[in-house]
Amino acid sequence: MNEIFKALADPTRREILRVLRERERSAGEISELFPLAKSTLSGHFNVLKAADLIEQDRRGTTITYRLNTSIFEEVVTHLFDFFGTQQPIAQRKES
Amino acid sequence: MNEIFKALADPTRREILRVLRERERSAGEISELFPLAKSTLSGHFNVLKAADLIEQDRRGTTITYRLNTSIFEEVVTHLFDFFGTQQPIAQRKES
DNA sequence: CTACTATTTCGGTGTTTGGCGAAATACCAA
DNA sequence: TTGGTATTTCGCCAAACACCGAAATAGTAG
Repeated sequence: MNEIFKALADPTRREILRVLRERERSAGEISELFPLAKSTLSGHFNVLKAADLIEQDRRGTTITYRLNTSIFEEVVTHLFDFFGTQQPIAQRKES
Repeated sequence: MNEIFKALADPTRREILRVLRERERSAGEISELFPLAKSTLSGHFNVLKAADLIEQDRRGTTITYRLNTSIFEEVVTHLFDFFGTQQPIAQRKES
């Protein structure tokens, strides 16, 4: 859980998650979207992977990353631990 | 929003939030629950305040901190931006 | 095997962060 | 005013972090 929050603390990593939300992408595709060295992004991928926020999938020399949505439940659950709202939460419109 | 995630990234700060969830407490009371210098905790309070996660209230020389639950909605909303689940979230039991 | 492409790992640098104790501030009471 | 208590701010240090370019790895094709 600590690793998840650590991973979410960096704006670049949150942006990577946002980008992967649309569709899965290769490391190279992602790198075109950021003004950062590929090695820097690779480091971010490692952090996100360690937090189990993304999964990877190799095809040939290309590595594709995709969001692990199942972890989402876990984060929300822990947020409840902090805030413990009694009020109904989030009458949310579908996104 | 960045400040919120940064604030949540540290385990001590998350524990402070958990402790404040039960009831509001003074800086001194909180300091008794942690093996850290008061000055260190004061720094954490500042981070949590900057993120608008806690509010403070002075009575005499004693400062009381309390959780700002309204920020919770905001965090959940942004989590949806990352994970964009369509499923209903969290049919949660009251805690 | 070599050559090429995609990506990661390594070694380094500058900045940020979490910790401390000491000094400063804020308040109340005498 | 002085004294006492509660808390914060100030310097400092060490560890962690984000970043880079260069070198290494992993795979495919010839």
